[in-house]
Amino acid sequence: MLELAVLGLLKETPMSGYELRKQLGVKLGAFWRVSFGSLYPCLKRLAADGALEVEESRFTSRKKHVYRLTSRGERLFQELLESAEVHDLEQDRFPLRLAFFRYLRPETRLYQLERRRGYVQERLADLRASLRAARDRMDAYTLELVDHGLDEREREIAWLDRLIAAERDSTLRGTPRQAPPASSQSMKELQARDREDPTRPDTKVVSSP
Amino acid sequence: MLELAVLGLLKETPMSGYELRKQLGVKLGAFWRVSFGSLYPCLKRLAADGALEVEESRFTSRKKHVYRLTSRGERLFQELLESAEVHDLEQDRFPLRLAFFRYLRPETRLYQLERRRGYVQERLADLRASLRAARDRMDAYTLELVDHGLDEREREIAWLDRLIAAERDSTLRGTPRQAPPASSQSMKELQARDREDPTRPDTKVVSSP
DNA sequence: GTCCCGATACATCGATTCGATACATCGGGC
DNA sequence: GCCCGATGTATCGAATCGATGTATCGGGAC
Repeated sequence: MLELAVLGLLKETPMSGYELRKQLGVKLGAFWRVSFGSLYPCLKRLAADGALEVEESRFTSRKKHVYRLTSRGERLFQELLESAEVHDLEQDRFPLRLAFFRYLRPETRLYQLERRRGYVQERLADLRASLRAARDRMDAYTLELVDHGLDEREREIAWLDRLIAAERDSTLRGTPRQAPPASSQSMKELQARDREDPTRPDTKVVSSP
Repeated sequence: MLELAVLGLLKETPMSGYELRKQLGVKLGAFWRVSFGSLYPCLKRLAADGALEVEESRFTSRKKHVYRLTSRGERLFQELLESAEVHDLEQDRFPLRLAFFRYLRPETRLYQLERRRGYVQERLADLRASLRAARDRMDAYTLELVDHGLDEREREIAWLDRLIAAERDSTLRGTPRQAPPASSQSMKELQARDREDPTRPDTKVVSSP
């Protein structure tokens, strides 16, 4: 969903297609690459739908189309962000959603994190199944691949679990119906985390300084 | 590169499009998904190029196109497998290549592993750069995302390093010019690995029950 | 000064892939 | 006997990819 990325970035700052791509590279360069071949048609589409306004900038001498989000675009952005179809959870799409997570209501965040967790779990199950079915018929490289994939997915689930726990915690704080004013560690955990290996659920926790 | 996958699977066993997709799901289901919308055109393409032969099977009562690799297809497969363009190293394409790694010459394997390592290292550098540039302007979720990505990539590099080391070792064995008959641990390491967490270079190993 | 390079900027092209869907037939269970 | 789910082939429009073309601007080389 390129549209989501475009709307999300333009929501923060109006800019040109070229600049948009650069910013996208900065924000998600390690997860996502966009080509002009998709970006420009997408901008046109969104502009035609009334989600974006174009302004021919002459501040610089060079011609330049500065795109700005309309209120319609704002609504569209929220809709897209809210939706959690199967495809939106796939490997390269989820990082994009996470990058705009702060615009979602906490309970929606929680829901999407759990959906993603379910998805990763399914892929994990795929791997386990293929191991069970054909471990001995696999060559060394395939085995390494599966093995590494297993590890990667287990780690992602552990990571998601941390996010979910923190989210749940702060959701409680956010809606203090009968919330005990107990642990206020939640969002701080998300904000000022220390760069240490997270405690993996199925791993013995050894020390905590 | 769907073609590579198709050729690689058909090299081992001739089959129909439907079955092909299933096998692909078994082998790489957790990394790759193919739709019939891409598979059937691809099969036609390859058949038109003379890389595949079609046989209308009537062994089963149901109509069925069984595709078989020709020698031309064999050559095409090797060519595709040998190439290591930038795109072939990207996130979802590399697992596919690894699945057919055994068909490559050891030195080509080594070369491709190193290219992949370089690629991942670049993505890692992207992440580190964006951290340096904007760590304080990032919201908690983006930070988590980057952080997790950092960890994931570091682990992949460690994993690749293990594969490279094993490969190098067995390459030496494979071409015993003046090879000292020392450590013969190489391919055994790849074949009969124990399911344990590999020692990560920059992480202290704490316990092993 | 001017010449060339690299960054900025917009655009399009063909090929490929995606995702959905349609439409058959077969085997087996109930 | 009838329906369900697996097996099979096929196509459609839309989205995306990757390459490429074109032009302008700023700035350093000489």
